[in-house]
Amino acid sequence: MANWLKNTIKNASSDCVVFGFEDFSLKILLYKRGINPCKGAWALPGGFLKKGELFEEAARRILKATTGVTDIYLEEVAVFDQLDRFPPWRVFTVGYFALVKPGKYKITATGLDSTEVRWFKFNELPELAWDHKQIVDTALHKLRSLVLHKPIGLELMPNKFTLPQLQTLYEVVLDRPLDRRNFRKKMIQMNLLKKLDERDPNNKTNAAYLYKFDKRVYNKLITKGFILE
Amino acid sequence: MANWLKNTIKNASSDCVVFGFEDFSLKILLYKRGINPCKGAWALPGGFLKKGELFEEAARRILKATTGVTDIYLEEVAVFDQLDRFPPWRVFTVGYFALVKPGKYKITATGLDSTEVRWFKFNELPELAWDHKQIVDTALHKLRSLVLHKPIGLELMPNKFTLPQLQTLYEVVLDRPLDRRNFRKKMIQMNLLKKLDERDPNNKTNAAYLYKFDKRVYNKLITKGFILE
DNA sequence: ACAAAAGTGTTCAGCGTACACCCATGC
DNA sequence: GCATGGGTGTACGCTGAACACTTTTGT
Repeated sequence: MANWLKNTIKNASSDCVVFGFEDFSLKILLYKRGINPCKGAWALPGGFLKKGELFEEAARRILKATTGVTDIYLEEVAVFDQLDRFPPWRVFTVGYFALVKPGKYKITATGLDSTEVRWFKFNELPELAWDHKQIVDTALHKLRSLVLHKPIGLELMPNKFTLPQLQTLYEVVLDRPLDRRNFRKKMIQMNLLKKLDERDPNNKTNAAYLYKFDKRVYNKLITKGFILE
Repeated sequence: MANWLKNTIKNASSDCVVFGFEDFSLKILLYKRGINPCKGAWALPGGFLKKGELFEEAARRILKATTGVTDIYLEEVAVFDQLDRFPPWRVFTVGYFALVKPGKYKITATGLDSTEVRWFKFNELPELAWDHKQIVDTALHKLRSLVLHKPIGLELMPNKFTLPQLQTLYEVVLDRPLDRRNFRKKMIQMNLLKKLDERDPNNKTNAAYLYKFDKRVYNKLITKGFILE
């Protein structure tokens, strides 16, 4: 412990709510703690800041260690600083939410004292350590309001995807069904998508067309925003 | 200095961007530092956390000291943690933005080592200490996006106000003119306002009617949000 | 009577919303 | 041939946007 503390700021940490989209559901990355405190409990990937490291840098370091992804979408959620959130002593944490693309990452446990790292459906989470449930809830809330005003699929979908897939993402995040035709119309009229000549090879019956995001438009909408309904 | 540190967390602070609306302009509260570091420079009201104090509590303590207001609208803006932001040593700060109502506050310098506290027009700010300009810019950005989705006048306008006054607030925040008739229509059809039988006693020619906010509707719109244009 | 500010109503276009049918494929 | 999922177009209503004239009062 003494050695561990040497290069560490012991009252400041970053925690990441990592969202991924797989098997038609929205998932969150958790790890099982291998050491005390809270050994055996599931927790968000996170950790103390090193000296000379920014909160966001710490978050990226942790994400690289857990997912292997270096260029990742990251946004600050909020500060969490309840006095008793980390009982051994007082620690402020900055919560981030991150979006990662399936296929682009591979989960490891490098850099975390952990016995296991895996995805959970966002609505079937286990009990979480400390105040991590609260961080997840805040991040989910932010994701839901984000999705209505900015495009988000680029960070979560594979490079080529079908419109029904994208719609499912939106339905899962918003937790309600959307009208197929209106969803298509909206996406297409924003010029957000480029239709490819390929079709979904996975699907059996009537294969859906694949699309890519038009990154130019995508980035413009990220800064400018839009209104989905 | 030794005594000052005893009850203080020396690497964590809160800083407040206090917005007020007066003389038809949006203003920000600054104080002139009375001691080093940065003696003589203008800065945002802020300070180190005391032990056992939350970031938001520190912000409220500082606001009470500077404005005398206890129930104040306060929202987290972001964490600012550049390594060199506070040259003597490393300090993270949580930026807040606050909205206060003219007439409800009185400026003091209690609790700040200051020679002067006063309002500046938001677009005529002096040079600011440290990274406070960046905090102001981020807060302004947040205010501008807030105003499009939530009602904000309640915290900034006097209890009774005219529609042209409210419109001016919106125009100043958004930095562009709005159509008088459409603005009225929008505000009225949201049931946000209660028309009074009084007229603006200050105005000379054709006095405008005074309004109050319907707090029930106001609070509902705060949580539910709306879309201004 | 003229200038300054406040109040009011209408028209148009675009978009969000609801909704039904045909097509392709695998079993 | 039937079930499953994908693709497409239309009609209506609301609301955001543009816009001009009248009323009041102080000078």
